[in-house]
Amino acid sequence: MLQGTDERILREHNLRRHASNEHSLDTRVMGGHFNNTYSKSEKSCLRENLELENGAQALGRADREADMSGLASEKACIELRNGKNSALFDQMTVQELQETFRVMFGRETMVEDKHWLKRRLLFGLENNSELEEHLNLVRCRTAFNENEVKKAPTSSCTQDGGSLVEEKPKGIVTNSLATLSSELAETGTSSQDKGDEGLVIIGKRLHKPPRRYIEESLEPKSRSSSRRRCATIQKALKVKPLGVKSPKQPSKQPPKQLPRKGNGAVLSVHEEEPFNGACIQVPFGLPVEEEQVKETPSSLTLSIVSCHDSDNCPSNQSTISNERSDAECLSVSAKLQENISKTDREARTNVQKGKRRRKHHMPWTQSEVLKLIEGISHLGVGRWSKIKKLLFASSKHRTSVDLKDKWRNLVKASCTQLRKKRKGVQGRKQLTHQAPEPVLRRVRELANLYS
DNA sequence: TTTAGGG
DNA sequence: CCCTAAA
Repeated sequence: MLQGTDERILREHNLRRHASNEHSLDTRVMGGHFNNTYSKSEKSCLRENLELENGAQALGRADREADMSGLASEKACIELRNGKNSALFDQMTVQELQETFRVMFGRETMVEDKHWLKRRLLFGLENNSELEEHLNLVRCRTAFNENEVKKAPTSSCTQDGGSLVEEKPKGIVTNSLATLSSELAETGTSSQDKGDEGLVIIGKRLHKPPRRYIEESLEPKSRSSSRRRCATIQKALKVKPLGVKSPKQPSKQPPKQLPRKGNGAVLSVHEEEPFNGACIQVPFGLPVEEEQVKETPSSLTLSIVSCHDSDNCPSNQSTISNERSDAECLSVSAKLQENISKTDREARTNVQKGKRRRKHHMPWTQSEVLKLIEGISHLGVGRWSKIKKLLFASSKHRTSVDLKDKWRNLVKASCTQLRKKRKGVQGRKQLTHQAPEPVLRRVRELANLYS
């Protein structure tokens, strides 16, 4: 086998040289040398050197690999080797077997059943090549120990193993052969796709899927956001993998991609702009949600407390204490209105497709109003950004402009209320969650103060 | 970017 | 709330 391989390699080598058209003559001469004059190990060495000279080492390997993977004798070779290895395993001690197991599978095993170990190792051997070197070492040792040098040369496949041990001192040869054999075993592995052994899976996972993984993880987003807006999530799940699926590795990628796709689809759905005709009702991916996320997780039933606290606590600067009870009283209604406003927003989403919609409609809660007033009383009217930073840092949906607008509305409301009071008109008490009297009074004070 | 003011 | 001009 090795001889055949060598010759093939040499032929190939010559071809390559021919192709390069530079050293063809001199190669032929060398080729002759190879077959006649040099021992195998020397051949290997020379070959390696030659390739190094040419700077075609990598290319050569690849070629060899490709070449060998096509050989029908490959499998036979492996089987032969396995048969021999089986015998070898029989000779090995449990500890040696365990050590071999560790090398092969990358983990320790406590199993002391020789039979089991042997089976595992043989199985793994079909798929693994790294072990070859280790095995050769063991083999060598065994041979030395028991003075049975017979076994090594019997199988043609093991010759490289033998030479490996023999010529360890010569670095290049060792390397090249090791690589060669491992490459060989690798090609064998990939061609016979045994799916259920951890080793194989690990090998593939480490190498192929990631690339795919990355590519796919990037693609579906853009695609789904552009086209498949109206697809249901299930559709997205079903259709896409079929579309992108590549014939290679049929068994491995779908399980990975499915959940991936699912996520991608879901995500993209959420990230899409809601007003381009989505069939899925899309909640706003807006600041509002962030606030909701903060409030809801604890519990909805705690709405009174949580609503209030979530307004005030995040910004620890809140110094409002006097009118807190009022705030708590109103927080329930505020909560209700938040819900209403949510449906309101969704309605807008569907209705105002073309227009620029409102970012949100978050009614001001009592506590927010109080915070605003507090801030104004401290910092003065017009320092909206400052107030925002100090007291509304946690509520992303309130911009400094919002504060300003709210203040303006408050002032307006306070004036209106004052007028009505003077006129003695009490009507329309509960039109909206009108700010309570003390609040409006304070607003007036501040408005007068800073006007 | 922030503020002020109209819509 | 949105939009925009002005600073």
